[in-house]
Amino acid sequence: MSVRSRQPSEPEIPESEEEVLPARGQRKQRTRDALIDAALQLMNEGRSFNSLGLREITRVAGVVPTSFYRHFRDTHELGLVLVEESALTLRRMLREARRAGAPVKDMIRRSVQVYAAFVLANRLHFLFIAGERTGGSPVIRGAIRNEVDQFTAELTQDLRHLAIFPQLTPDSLQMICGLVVSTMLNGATDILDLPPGDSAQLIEDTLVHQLRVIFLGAQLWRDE
Amino acid sequence: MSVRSRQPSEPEIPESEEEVLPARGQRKQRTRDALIDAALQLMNEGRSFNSLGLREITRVAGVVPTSFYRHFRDTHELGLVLVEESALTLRRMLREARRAGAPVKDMIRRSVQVYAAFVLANRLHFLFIAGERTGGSPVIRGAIRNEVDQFTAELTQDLRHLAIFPQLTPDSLQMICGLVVSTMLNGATDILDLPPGDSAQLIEDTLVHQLRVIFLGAQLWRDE
DNA sequence: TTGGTATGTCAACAATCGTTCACTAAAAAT
DNA sequence: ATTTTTAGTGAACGATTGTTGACATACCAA
Repeated sequence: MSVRSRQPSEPEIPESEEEVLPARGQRKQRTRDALIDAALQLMNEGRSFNSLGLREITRVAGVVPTSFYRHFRDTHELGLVLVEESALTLRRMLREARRAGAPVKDMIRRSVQVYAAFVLANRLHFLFIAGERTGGSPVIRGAIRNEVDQFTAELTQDLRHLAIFPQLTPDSLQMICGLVVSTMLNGATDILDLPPGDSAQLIEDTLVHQLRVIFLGAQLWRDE
Repeated sequence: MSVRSRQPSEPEIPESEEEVLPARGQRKQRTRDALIDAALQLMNEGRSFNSLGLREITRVAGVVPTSFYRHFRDTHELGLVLVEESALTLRRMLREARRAGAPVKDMIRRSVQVYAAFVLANRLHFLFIAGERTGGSPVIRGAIRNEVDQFTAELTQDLRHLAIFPQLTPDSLQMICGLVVSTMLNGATDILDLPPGDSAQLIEDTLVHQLRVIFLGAQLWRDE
């Protein structure tokens, strides 16, 4: 939950395994991470980011309110950092999917399964993206839209190289990928709304069905 | 902006034209409407419903904070009323579409045009639905989901009677309608995000393209 | 006309909010 | 060894929050 990627400014020769290499300015990174985690944690309780208070966040992070300003100008800036971080998770998913290659048989079903598992494994990030993608602060919504558009573009490139829809113009392929992505993000909301123990099977089935219809239509599409 | 459908409890014989027919208990309805309008107005400024304060709403409504409790238990309850009211707008749209009949020629394009116009004409309600459908309070989100599901079911019925997809099972048709509805709601977000003067033509084109792909896939779909 | 009901107002409360300033302590740089 | 820098603390501010109770005023029914 609080495991977080460190990005040391100057990675010297690692002496040991953990917590040793860089200066102790890593303490800063730790509380910064605590603040980010606190915000995500609060949203996991069913709150929207916009309604989070600065003091509230620092309280959960276990820091005094004034410490917040050592890391972010205001909660708004924290939100933009959350966008970046969540977008990183999106790209990581795409990278892993790329590494796994394209399963020729039952590709959609497999992809949806992997996706659903990934959403659950990165619950907080998807909760933020899917939740703040609409509503909430216009600036944050815009930032998310940019990241999602970029993600869509990358997905489009991948599909283009796979040559699944050779007859589609780049624009058509892009639009279809946009449809696919928004459908997947809608599915993420549904998955995250599930009671903790429940299976996502039904949602996965729906998602598979919808995506198959889209892909069927895309295969037969002819730009006039 | 503040024109609101009155539903007088006992519409007697109207003596004059306005403000005369029913008891003066209509004053209650007016401030209640003012509160609802105030909330929508604040959300139109880019705020999410969850972040609205009770005092804030009453201030915009031009009432003292304590008056709020004469109409709603808390802001949460106001939210549920907003869901009802917005859902009414949804149904109104469907009813009008039904009355207009199904244009056989270029049906998707025409529908999208009408839809885009309807979204702009009912900006606040669509802003609420599209914005609070994800994120925000779980209860409100659940209520919206119910209304949207019901809307989807009605749309499914309509399409079934039109017999556009005679080969689809009811379940398949429902799933496809779900895909259509969420695609349309996504489009609503895009339309509402447009700068005031801009044309929605580009978004409409994208929407038409996506829906055509979906319908193309749906026509050729065969349940195994 | 009288009395009850209900809508809106006013004053006040404890709590929380975001933000400031001065200060401590420890790491980094000199 | 000394200075500088900086992450975190603590106290305090004015403002705003949700909620309460008592009060006024106008409506409705008797």
